[in-house]
Amino acid sequence: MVEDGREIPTLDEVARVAGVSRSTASRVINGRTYVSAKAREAVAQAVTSLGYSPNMLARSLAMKRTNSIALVVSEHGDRVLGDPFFARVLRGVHAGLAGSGLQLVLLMAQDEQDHGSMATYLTSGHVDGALVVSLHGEDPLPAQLVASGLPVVLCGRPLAKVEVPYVDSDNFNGAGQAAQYLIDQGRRLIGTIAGPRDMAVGIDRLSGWRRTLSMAGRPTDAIAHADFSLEGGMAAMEQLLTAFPALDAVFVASDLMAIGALHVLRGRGIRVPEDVAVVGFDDSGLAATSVPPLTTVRQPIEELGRTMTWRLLAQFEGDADLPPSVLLPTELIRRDTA
Amino acid sequence: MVEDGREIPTLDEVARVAGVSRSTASRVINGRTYVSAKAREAVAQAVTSLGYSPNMLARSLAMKRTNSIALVVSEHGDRVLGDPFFARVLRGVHAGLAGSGLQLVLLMAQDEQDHGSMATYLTSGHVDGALVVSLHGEDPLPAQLVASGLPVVLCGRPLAKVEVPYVDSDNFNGAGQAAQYLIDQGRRLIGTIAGPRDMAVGIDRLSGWRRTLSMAGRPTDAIAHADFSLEGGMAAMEQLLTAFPALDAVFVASDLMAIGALHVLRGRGIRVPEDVAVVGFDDSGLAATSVPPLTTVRQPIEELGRTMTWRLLAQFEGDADLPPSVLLPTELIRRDTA
DNA sequence: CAGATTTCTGGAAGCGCTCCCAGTCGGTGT
DNA sequence: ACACCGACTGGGAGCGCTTCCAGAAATCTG
Repeated sequence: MVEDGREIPTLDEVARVAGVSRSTASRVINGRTYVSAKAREAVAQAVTSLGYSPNMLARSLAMKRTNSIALVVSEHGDRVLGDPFFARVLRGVHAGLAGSGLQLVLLMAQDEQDHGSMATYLTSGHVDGALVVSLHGEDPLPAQLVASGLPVVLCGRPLAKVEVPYVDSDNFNGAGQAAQYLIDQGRRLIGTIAGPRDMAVGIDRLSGWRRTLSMAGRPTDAIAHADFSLEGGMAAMEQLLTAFPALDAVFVASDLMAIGALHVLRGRGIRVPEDVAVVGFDDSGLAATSVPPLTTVRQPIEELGRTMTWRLLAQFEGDADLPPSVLLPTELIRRDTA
Repeated sequence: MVEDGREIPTLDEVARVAGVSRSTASRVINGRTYVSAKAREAVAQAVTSLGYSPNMLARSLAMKRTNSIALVVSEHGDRVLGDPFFARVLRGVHAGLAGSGLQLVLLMAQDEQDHGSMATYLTSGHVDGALVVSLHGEDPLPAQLVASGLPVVLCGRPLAKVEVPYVDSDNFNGAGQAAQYLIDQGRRLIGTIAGPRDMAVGIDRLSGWRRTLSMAGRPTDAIAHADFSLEGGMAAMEQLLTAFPALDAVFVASDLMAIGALHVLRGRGIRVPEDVAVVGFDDSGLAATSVPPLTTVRQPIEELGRTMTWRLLAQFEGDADLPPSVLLPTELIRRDTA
């Protein structure tokens, strides 16, 4: 590193200039009690005249607390940075951190097997806790971190059987809401385009749909799986239409797939919602601007980030009876497709 | 904080278990020379058996180097997180950091006057350097940071007269390219929808356009300013059309504004590109998908992030003759509007 | 006014690491 | 045999801060 410019003042210098001991200087800087007004004044003076600001590193080392938390994305960074979902979570986290005095360290995998170095970084005292966004199903990272004693909160229900607190949208009941709504609208044969079988969101939304239908005595066999992509949604819709010609409603596990379904429906000259009703999930930007505007289940994504942060901070405080995990309520947004 | 689980092992313990001194243990952990094979082996053993990982805080304190840099956004976080420009810069920075062993700390203003606390954080030894994305014109932060001796690289040419290295797209020549292209296409009266007068991008793109036209002996008075918004672009287009009915080409300083202009043109029944040619700037996602697809000047945004990072790292290395700042070349992307 | 508090203060021991320095030990050269 | 040099090692002094502890000064008891 090049010439660093001026020397940066230390607590010792402040103390010397103020004519007090380092202890006393430290006390006034940290606003502690048992300091005379005179000493307080002198130190304050010295601080401003020297332009002193405490070295956080040293402070952290002494206090064993870093005042920063990590937002960990175990996926490769490039894939996730363009994702609006992630941007909204990040925004929520940022909002949740406001006023806490904590800093956010962003940690994204660089290579595919970067997990080792991430784990090392996280467990070696750099941060006080971690928020983990783990889109992938089988991620060993959360378990590792918890095992090392680092406070961790996950984004989304983990598939693995680990004791890690998480925050998630209430996918189960959200899907239920959608199904119930379709039933209430008098729909007779209600199908679903579900997500992958190996992702918690896919599983939960499917079982929510299934529960509500079967409790209403309806058949629950009109299921097609897809991968949350537009093309996947289209293919699944074709499939469903072929297998169940009488289908008059479909709950689609994501807005993007729902839009794919809409394409197929229009392509076949099937009217929405007259002939087939469509309900999506997410209420992403796409839903409001699609044609026709999509009826969908809104999940509160910013809220998710904010809640994760709150949960982690609460854990720092040592709040006794903290819910192990929290589910955020969803809301059915009525637009034109159902 | 709650019970932290197991005690985390220190270098001292490793040394004790390996039966060597702390110095020796440190040597093998840092892969330094002058260590006997036996000692090396013993320490390696101890490390794995104890699950030791060095405390970065302590290391940083001793070495006066933190191995992390900050990406600073002086704008309020909420405004910037949805911005695809920022996401792409971030992605570039992330890519640029790959393999460097440096961590990224994300710093965004929380309140409006959060600058003070950001400056404090940055100058108090938390990071080795800072990448500052300062969309606002008159931002005092860069100057403060540089004054404190922290290596800094800016994103975008600063308006203020400060000696801070920056990386920017070559807005001046990019706008020139667009203007030249329109001239070459045989356009006679070429206008521009320029950005705000108080933003460097606005100024540079305007003067690039102006330079090229005036060197070709063309008039440079068909100018309308707008604020980079869709609505602003629409209003400016109206204005231009009214003031210069003979206008047959327009260079618009951003894709979003260009799309606004397109709306207006279509609304008036003016054919694009037959009657009026339109060239945008950015090549954001919008450009390719607009109807008709927008001819535009591509600026390499990821590259911008990557270059900022490279510039900062080079500064760490103490590279002697580093360019004070670097301009990234732009490229004209021909589509259907010109 | 002696004695018990209650402020206030500085010394010193850490936090976990790096790195300089003085030293030990074998093996060369003459 | 001597000095000498290179590989190796451990002691110890920091890095800049917090915090415990014991002692000094000021204040309060009856």
